[in-house]
Amino acid sequence: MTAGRAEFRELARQLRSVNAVNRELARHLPSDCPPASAGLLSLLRRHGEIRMSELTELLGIDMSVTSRHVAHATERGWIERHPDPHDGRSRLLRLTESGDRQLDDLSERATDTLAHRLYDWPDDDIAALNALLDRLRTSFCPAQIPTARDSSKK
Amino acid sequence: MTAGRAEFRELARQLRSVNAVNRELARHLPSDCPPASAGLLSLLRRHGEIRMSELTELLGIDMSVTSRHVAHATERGWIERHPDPHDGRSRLLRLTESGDRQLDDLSERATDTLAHRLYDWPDDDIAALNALLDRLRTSFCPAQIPTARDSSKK
DNA sequence: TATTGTTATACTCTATAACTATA
DNA sequence: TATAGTTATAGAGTATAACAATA
Repeated sequence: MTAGRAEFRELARQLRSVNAVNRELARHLPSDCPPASAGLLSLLRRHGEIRMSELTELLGIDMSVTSRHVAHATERGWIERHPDPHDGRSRLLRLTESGDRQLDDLSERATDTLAHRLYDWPDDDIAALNALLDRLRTSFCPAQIPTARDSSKK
Repeated sequence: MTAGRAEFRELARQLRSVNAVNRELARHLPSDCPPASAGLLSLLRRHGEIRMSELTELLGIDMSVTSRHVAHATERGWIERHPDPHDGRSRLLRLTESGDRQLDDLSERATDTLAHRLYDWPDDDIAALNALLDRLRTSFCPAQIPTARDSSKK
């Protein structure tokens, strides 16, 4: 059966409250790394070498914002920008070794915070939440951008 | 069994992607109503007449930010501030009739957007996501603030 | 002294519009 | 002409610190 309006209204409330969770996670980031950089690095590891436009699609923001975030991460040596051999207008982005290490640190911090707050959650519930959130993301942003693993078939 | 670190890492990613969903919901708000006001009004309907400090706890932000948002909503006539008879330092907040109508409009917009994007979601999955997100919120912000008795009307 | 709330300031994130360079 | 990306500008959200008023 399809969901009723009361449940969608409740969902809107619950989604807003996720902001508070994300702020709490952001409080444990290193001072030179804004939350947006964490998102950037995470997507670059997941998807490998991608273009600005693809990253913009994945982030669900305007490309002007992506451009600024990428510039910030590049200044700090976490990302490299390379020309796209197939299109002179494009730039290909990828993690540097330094960015890879930075992301390891960021992931560990976020994982520590979640493990502490959700210490009593059963494994199945975390998995269920992950699955539902992944489907939510897909329902809102149905982008078809290859991940690093299957990018070989391209 | 307790969740492993890989699942927490994945959860951090999924939670970040909720930002994009919230931005999409915000795009359908009326131009004179920033997303923060929607959150304010929603909490005030749910909890009835509460104090600044309680609202701050529910929002998970600094009270200085709450103060600014409340001032904005008050200027637009959506909220009333009353002195607390039990504590001269406090102010009690509540929705005005105009704020109540405004919130009805906001809820309808958010519900329309969700119903459109999640048209193919079964009722049970929405309910499951709501339940898990509610537990997530509780795990991060275990505030004990009473809910208004008549909030189930409407 | 401690607490409640407000204000000033600065920083992050975002969108729009104008611009450059390439297709 | 159209597309990829950058930059300038403005608006919203937030935290810190300093402050006033009350407990």
